[in-house]
Amino acid sequence: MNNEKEENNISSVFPLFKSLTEQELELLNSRIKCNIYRKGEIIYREGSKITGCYCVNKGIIKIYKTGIDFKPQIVAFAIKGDITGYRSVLSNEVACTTAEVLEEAEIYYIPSDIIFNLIKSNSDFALSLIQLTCRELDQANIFIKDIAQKTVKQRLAEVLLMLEKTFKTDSDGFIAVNLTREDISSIVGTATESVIRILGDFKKENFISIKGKKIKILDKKKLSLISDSLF
Amino acid sequence: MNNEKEENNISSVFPLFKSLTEQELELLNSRIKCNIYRKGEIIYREGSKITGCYCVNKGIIKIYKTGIDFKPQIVAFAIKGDITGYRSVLSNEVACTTAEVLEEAEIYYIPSDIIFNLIKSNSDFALSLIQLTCRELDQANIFIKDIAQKTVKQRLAEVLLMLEKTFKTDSDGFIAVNLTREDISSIVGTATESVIRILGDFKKENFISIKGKKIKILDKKKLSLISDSLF
DNA sequence: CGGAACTTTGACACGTCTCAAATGCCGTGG
DNA sequence: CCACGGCATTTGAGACGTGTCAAAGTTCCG
Repeated sequence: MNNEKEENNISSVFPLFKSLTEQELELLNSRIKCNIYRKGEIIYREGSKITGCYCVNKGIIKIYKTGIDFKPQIVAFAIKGDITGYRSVLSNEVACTTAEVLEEAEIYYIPSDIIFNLIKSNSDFALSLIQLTCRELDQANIFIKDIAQKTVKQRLAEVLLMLEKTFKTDSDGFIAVNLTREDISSIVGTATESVIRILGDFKKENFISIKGKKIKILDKKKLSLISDSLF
Repeated sequence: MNNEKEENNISSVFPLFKSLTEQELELLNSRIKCNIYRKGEIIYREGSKITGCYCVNKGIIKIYKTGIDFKPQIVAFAIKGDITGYRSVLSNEVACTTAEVLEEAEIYYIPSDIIFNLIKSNSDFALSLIQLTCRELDQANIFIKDIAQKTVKQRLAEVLLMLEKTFKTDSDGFIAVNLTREDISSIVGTATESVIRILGDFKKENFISIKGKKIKILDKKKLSLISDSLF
């Protein structure tokens, strides 16, 4: 189970672990558990106790907070190479978000004591972890500024660009993720109907094309201009 | 300058440094610089390079991102015991926010190499730093959810409660900070006029009282109910 | 094939923003 | 000490964006 191939895999897929020594990688591998999750499954739920963190090797996870009337607010996605749940582990608090599988996922579980030990034994690892949280914090602050100051149309344009950047495109140029209109609305922070209407506008103006849930960006420049309100 | 009293001071005012050894504290003290900033002064500006981080010993700092048409979006305050600028230092990037003095401030400056060395030499310090960023990250995510889902009235109620909790009250019960209506609007993420109107509503309903810039919360319970939209 | 979930469309109401103008407040300089 | 100018606050009117509700159409999946 802890063969050479898999060891290489962990540190190559997850940049966070690239500073680990061979011994540390060995220990990590000996304690890692791999699980497959189906679409719709909950990996951990807001308010529940977390005993380790989750490294996504395959699939797509949406991470959200539950808001008014149980309306979810998506705050992040996790895909191959991303690590989630570490925040609650490190601050020893219950999970502050829910992680739900959007596309069948293969996920490594790392018990929290391993994380703490790595922080103690390897300062480069600690630094990487700090830098990771700092990056996420900046992302969050940017999002706050946007959501507070931009119109729904601007935010939707921005979200579409973000989605393409995050999930890349398939062979036909469509963004490689299946999100419901409701999902999109709970990223943008708006009503589902508003998303639908504005997507319709974008389509009419040939900024995007739509095939069912799939969206293809045709005019990245125009969407950028809209999102930055420079048009 | 580096007398015993000041050494004790640093670690007692800033919880982040409580795990430092005597030698580390001594080194820290030998490199720290203390500055006084007047109201309106900029400590660092978004987009500029940062060479160290700032520990607030006195005064009030507002931290904001610049948005559309240069409209600022306040993302945090820093008061006695808070540390700011460390994010940009750690991620080796230009400042992603601007820090501006609201009330005359006394601020310790710590060169970035000290921070990096402490992370290397003291894993408890590294862990504290990680936990600090994690807490801030969670705060940011909560704010995203609120700003996306709540009405302006709900958000303003919440912000008033936050302000009282952060800055406490003076002897007359007024929140101990001077913010312009514009400042408040750029926390809430709305127009200045909306803030004024809704503050007027709150006053009319006796949830708050107003004397110039100063605000006193009269009915914390009602404001909580409004903010949680449970009324 | 059937039912549930998702998407789309329309009408309408309401919240919020913008613009404009009046008033109030405060520090500066005469 | 007062007058002035500039900035902050307040109020009003109107336009616009966005949310809500209801209903019909569509897709998905067992």
